[in-house]
Amino acid sequence: MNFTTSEENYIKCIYHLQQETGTVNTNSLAAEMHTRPASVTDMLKKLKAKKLLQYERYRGFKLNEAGKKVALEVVRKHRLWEYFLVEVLKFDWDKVHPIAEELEHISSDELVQRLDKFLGNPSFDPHGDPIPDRNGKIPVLNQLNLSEIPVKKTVTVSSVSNQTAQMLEMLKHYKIALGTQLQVNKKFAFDGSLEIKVLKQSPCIISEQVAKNVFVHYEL
Amino acid sequence: MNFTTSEENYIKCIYHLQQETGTVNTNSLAAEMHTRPASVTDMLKKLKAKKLLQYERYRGFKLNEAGKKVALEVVRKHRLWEYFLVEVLKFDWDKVHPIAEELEHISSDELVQRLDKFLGNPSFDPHGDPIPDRNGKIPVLNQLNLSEIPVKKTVTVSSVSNQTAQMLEMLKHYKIALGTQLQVNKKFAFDGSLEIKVLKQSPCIISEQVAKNVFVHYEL
DNA sequence: AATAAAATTTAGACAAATCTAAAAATTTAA
DNA sequence: TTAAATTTTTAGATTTGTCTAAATTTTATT
Repeated sequence: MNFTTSEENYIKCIYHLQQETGTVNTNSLAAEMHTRPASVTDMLKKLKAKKLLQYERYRGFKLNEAGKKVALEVVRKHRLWEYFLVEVLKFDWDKVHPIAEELEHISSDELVQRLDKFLGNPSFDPHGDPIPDRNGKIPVLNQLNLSEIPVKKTVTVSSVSNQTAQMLEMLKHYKIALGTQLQVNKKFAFDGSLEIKVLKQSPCIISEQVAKNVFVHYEL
Repeated sequence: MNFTTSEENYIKCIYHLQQETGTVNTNSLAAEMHTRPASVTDMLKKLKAKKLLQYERYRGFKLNEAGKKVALEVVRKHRLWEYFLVEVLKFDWDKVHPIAEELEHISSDELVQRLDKFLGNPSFDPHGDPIPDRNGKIPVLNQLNLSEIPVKKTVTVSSVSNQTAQMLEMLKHYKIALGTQLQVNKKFAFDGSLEIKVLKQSPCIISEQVAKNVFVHYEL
């Protein structure tokens, strides 16, 4: 089945809302889509006709399995393109969202497969969000503090708890950003400092104080 | 100014037609666009309102300078994406057109600039068609027979006159395809054979008979 | 339980892009 | 140069996605 750009955008939006709330209502979807409740009702009828929704008049609604499958394909494309834009074309990670919003609607399945392969089948996008695989399986994010991970395990930076300018300056110096892949080479018991190896960089030492503020994840 | 996908498709199509015939008429544009003459008239009104056309009722029409600029931007995007699909994602060159038809409408200028840079500012797409630069300048195609080009000049294969299965098998063996870049290392006067160096391949020898059927181009 | 408030849907309209059928302008050709 | 053929345009409809305003249903409150 084929879907319009508008349908795909609604489906994706419903998907994200129902992840948080289980069931979605017309007003919140309208707010999220920057449109009017009446427009939402119109689109819901179309999506119900295409059998993508559990939906009853005046009650809430959510995607059924078919709808979730479509949503995951769009999310997959969005995040793969974001990865491409940042890792290949060297965009700043905070500039890529609107472009990926357009690219995610390109329809070729083979394009997605080849892009995925070219990028090395990445599991997380530059914002740290998981990229569903071609079957719609979402890699589980196992978030840990950098000071706790085993040595030699390749992990991806997913969040930073201390977002002061001083901390960000430090992370920039170490070339650590959201999505950066790194390993811990050694842990020094004396002061809790770590020798880490950032992908494509030389190893360096960071203090326990820094490590405590960096959270990372890896696939199970 | 912004343009819809539909407007861009009409503009591109008018551009290609007027390259051949100087001026374009409603019926031929309708045929080329797989649509009806009445639909063409409707769109022409819009394009005239946006001051992209020289157009008078019942007379022919053509793009003015502003219209040509838009056309060249779309052509540039189309051909850069085709290059990307073939050279980076390893699509067969005969499969990329419909995908590039979608990608060419992605609007970000920065995306095009970065893509162009990433690809190494290519001058010709995988079909041998010239890629306009960011100012709309089209590289001049200087087509010559492979047997006639100076040694050590990097050239791009643009056409093959003998398209028999035997010839294509041979070219495939040598890893020569449309768009392949190569140099002639030596010319042997004895039998007219050539030692050529295909980009990323080891040098090899081809007969004068093969060379006579391969046409190449390079920028002036 | 009755009423007020909030959420949702219906009804009717509009813009973009398309279509068919018919009218108008232009070109061709007898 | 007038009639026929061709080309182009207009008129009016259709589809998709959107909107506003009003009506309806559900939920909350007194």
